[in-house]
Amino acid sequence: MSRETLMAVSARLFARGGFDATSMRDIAGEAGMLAGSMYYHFSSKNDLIAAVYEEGVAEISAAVDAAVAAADTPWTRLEAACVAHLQSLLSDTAHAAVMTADLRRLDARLRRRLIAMRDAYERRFIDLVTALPLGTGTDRTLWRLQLLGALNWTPTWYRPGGKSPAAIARALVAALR
Amino acid sequence: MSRETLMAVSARLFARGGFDATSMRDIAGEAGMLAGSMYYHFSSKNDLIAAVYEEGVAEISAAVDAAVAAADTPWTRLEAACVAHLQSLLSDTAHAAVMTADLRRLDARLRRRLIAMRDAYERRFIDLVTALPLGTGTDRTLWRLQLLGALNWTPTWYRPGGKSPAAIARALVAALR
DNA sequence: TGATTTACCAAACAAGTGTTTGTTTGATAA
DNA sequence: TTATCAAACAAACACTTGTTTGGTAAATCA
Repeated sequence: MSRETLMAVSARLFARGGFDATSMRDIAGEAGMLAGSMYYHFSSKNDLIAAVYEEGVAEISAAVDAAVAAADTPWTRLEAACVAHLQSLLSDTAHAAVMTADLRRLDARLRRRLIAMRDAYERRFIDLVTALPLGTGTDRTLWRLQLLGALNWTPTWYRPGGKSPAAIARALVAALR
Repeated sequence: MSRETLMAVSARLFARGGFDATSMRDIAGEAGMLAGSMYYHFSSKNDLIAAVYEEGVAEISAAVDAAVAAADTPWTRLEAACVAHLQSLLSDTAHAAVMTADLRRLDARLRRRLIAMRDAYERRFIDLVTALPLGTGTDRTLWRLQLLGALNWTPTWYRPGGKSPAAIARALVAALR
């Protein structure tokens, strides 16, 4: 069982139940080993969390950057970013699904580290929103928080079978246009 | 220490850290008693959670109903509802703040019960959105989920000092108009 | 007055947590 | 064959969790 496989299992369980509620024994059981054996690959649970989260941020960043690069107007760039963002969040094979997990219970050092990663990622959206031709009275910070909030909330109600993640993301952007 | 005071303390701690991360000892300590003593007032932690959540739903329902009754056009009614909704969610004295807590880790029976309460509350927004004159192509279900998602996500970034919860709610509605 | 109820404490319980330790296994290379 | 290494197991560690039990002062009621 490789380190990468362990991280993939962890990402799925973390995304489903949060960090605190997912025990090392849960992960190990799913991966076919005992809890203690994981400490050969990761020096602590916090270490595992950080590794998974970092991989998630890297994944979603790459997906969004590629999508943005392929579009050529401010609105289509934002739309492409949102589609890539939501597809990553709702995929259950992607590590990025952990990014909607609750960070409050993590110890302060780790939490700050993860928040810094997330902020660095979300900075992309500041730029994308800045480039939009919005009404002069618009609070662009709030507008961006509204868009990301609606996107990040979708994992709580999304169920496969209806509109695709891409269609949802496009509709959310369109409604704010 | 009354049952009501205990519920108020619980609501604050549940809203800050979630149900799982808030222990009976945390609550008891804040209330000035020992963990075991709480079992005089509540037969189990799940019982306490259900009581707090129910009170929260009742509170926010009353606040929204009163706000809606005082407005007289579809858009102002929706706006009033969102203002009341967000004020309840962001108040740290209201029990309603627990409504954004994560329900996934609760046992199935309790989770279903809380979800049923929340659904009954949110049904108000189905009616409010139905009454709006939206473009014919608009998916009203998704439109409502977008609005509620943006509202329910605010507790993750809101900090007192900037725009008021009421102003935020009005801006979120305005951006979707 | 005496009996009962209210509201709590003190201490324990079993189960589950992350983590550490010593040991074993199978493969690989000298 | 010998030596080394990666990767795991088995069992314990100290600690936290929700919960239970038995007791006890103060208030209330008969």
